[in-house]
Amino acid sequence: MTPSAQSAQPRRSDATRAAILRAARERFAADGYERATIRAIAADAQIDPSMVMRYYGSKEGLFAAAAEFDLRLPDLTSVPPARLGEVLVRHFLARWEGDETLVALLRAASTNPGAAERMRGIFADQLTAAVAAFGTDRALTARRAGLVASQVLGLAFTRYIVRLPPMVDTAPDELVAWIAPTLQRYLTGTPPS
Amino acid sequence: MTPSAQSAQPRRSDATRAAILRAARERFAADGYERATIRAIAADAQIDPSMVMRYYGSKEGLFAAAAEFDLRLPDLTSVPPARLGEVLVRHFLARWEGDETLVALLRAASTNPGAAERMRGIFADQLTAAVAAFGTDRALTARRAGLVASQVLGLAFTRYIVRLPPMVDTAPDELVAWIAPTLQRYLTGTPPS
DNA sequence: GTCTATAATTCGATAGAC
DNA sequence: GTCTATCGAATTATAGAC
Repeated sequence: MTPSAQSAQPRRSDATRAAILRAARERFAADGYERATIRAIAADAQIDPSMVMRYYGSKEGLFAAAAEFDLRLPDLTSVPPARLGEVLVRHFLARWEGDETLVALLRAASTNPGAAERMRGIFADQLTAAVAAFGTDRALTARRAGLVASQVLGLAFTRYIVRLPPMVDTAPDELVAWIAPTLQRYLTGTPPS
Repeated sequence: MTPSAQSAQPRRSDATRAAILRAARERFAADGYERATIRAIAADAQIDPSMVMRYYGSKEGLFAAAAEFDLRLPDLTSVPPARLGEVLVRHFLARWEGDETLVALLRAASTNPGAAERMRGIFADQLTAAVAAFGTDRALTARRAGLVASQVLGLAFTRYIVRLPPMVDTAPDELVAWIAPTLQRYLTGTPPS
């Protein structure tokens, strides 16, 4: 039995794979899907471009691996009901700032159908599931989640992609103070007639 | 004097130019900047690709001409103060639905720096100017405009780009009812301490 | 004004030596 | 596992005939 004969082959080339993924996320986040080239990603990771193909099969396969993402939403039932909006904005802001994967996904979703599909899945599944914790009307739950997504993605789009000066310059805490009531109403507000 | 010797040369080739711009807007809106090729645009407009270059110089020049846009914001001082949010959402929704130029700009802004710059200009100039009609604090005015942009662009991004099902399926009137209070607060609400 | 032909790049992907 | 060499396709852009 080899020293590393465990279940899922802990190869020593895992470091290379990780370096590729890190470089890929950076490039996809900075340039979008089309402009991010396998050659450039390989150069950033200081490996040969053909290794990227060997490990991930194709550019789409690489993106799929690099864009794996979990929103890590907290259990909303354990949050004081009046602070739902605040907790959610703060969580999303921290998630956007701390992991460029979401920016890569956001930028790629604009032009790449597969990335858009992945984005739909993340928000339809993870966010809708979190919102479904309170409220039984499925259509209404989906609508609430969609509205929350519209504000959260708009925040990300204006702050990280288009970089509108007022949205870039404003401190996170002040953004939270402005936007929290919006999410609070989308989550718990009375639906319009 | 030729029959059409007026001020700004009303050439008969203007029809061709218009057809090119229309096809360009469609392609840029559907595919984004990189995937929209001059060849495909020319094919849509049923002309030779070289004519596009002759008329607009380069792909960037074509995009710059096709992405010319005016939000046509109404004078907000003549709107009942309590209905500001509603008027604004409704106006934006109609503007998005009726003119694919904004979708083209939105999609291209994700990957093309020039398009992002144009987007910044449109929202920083036109929207900020409209918001400046009430309120004298310039920093606060810019922030209000940025927040409005974040929600409006998020609405467009989720509805027209990512196409989140709940945002696509919901009728415009209901979207207005949900989102109007958000814009109302961003425009007229008391700033957080 | 319109079109053909092609230059000059660049990219994703493959084949195969070592 | 890693790298060299290269294919084949697609792109923007240009030159020049008609």
